[in-house]
Amino acid sequence: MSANSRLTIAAHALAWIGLYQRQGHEVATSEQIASSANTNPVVIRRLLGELRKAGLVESRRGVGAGWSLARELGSMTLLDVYEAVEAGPLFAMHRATPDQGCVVGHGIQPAMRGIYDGIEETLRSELARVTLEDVLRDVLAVPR
Amino acid sequence: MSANSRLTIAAHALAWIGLYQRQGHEVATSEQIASSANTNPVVIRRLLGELRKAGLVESRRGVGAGWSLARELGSMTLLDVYEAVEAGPLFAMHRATPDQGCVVGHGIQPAMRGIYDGIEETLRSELARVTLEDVLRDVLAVPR
DNA sequence: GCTTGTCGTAACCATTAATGTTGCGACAGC
DNA sequence: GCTGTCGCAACATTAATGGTTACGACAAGC
Repeated sequence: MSANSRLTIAAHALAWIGLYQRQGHEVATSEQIASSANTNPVVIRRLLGELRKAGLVESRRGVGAGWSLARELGSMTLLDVYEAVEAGPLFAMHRATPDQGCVVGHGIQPAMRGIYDGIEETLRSELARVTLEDVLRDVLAVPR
Repeated sequence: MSANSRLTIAAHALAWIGLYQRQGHEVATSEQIASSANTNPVVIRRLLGELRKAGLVESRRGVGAGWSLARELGSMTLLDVYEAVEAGPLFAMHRATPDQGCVVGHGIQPAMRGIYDGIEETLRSELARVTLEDVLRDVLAVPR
């Protein structure tokens, strides 16, 4: 599967902002988060932009600008983040339409779609069981 | 998520071979399967080669060559196929190691790995619940 | 109103994975 | 030998992701 770290980086950013705010700061900058995640600030801004569209974070501009949480970490789940940053379905269908004159070619897509839908629903409910509060707790529980 | 149709195409090929054999034929050619899936025979041969390594299909060479099932469709699950054709983990970690001097950077990977492992285990058990026999039945149940 | 720091976003490049395509040797049955 | 098909290498194409640079927009503070 394509090495897709978007969910990981988004969770990292949210945990970072959450912890930083608990330490008394108002906003976190993309520069700071990028430094922690060892990537480029623009990558962080792009990701956080998608989280902002989903209502998970807010941003300020101007001097003293930066990012803050729009909700408590405990009210955000990995499913919220997943839906904000991941585009398509987990499993794709054929690129080109299969031969509709063939019984298998005709029936395979509806059949697989039904199966995949059920599996993705299970995946969603698993993601929905984990809050970002859980993530931050696990992060802080890792021994140094 | 990267549009990855390998599992779909592999299931298509297995269902096709299974049905073809039930119609009294010994082996199916990559050319026939490719025609049904609307792709290139080499793509099918590559995929079936991975399924052969996993012990799901067999191939013959020479005149009258082609592919046949190594086991009953009812004894193969989507998990068998998934493990045969999908390489890496569902969710990837950071490309570059996060800043180990930062609390979040240090703890994020162990934390996410624990969460992801649980989710992937659930995904596996869902895939294991569906046999290729189920897939073929669903395919044939689609109205024309 | 000028300066400053940060976001917002576009543009481009690099890397990687998946897929498609061609070519040709290997093999086995006739 | 001749034929049809696999096995496999090599290369091209496409798409997604991520990294980088650049620059305008914005708002706070002076």
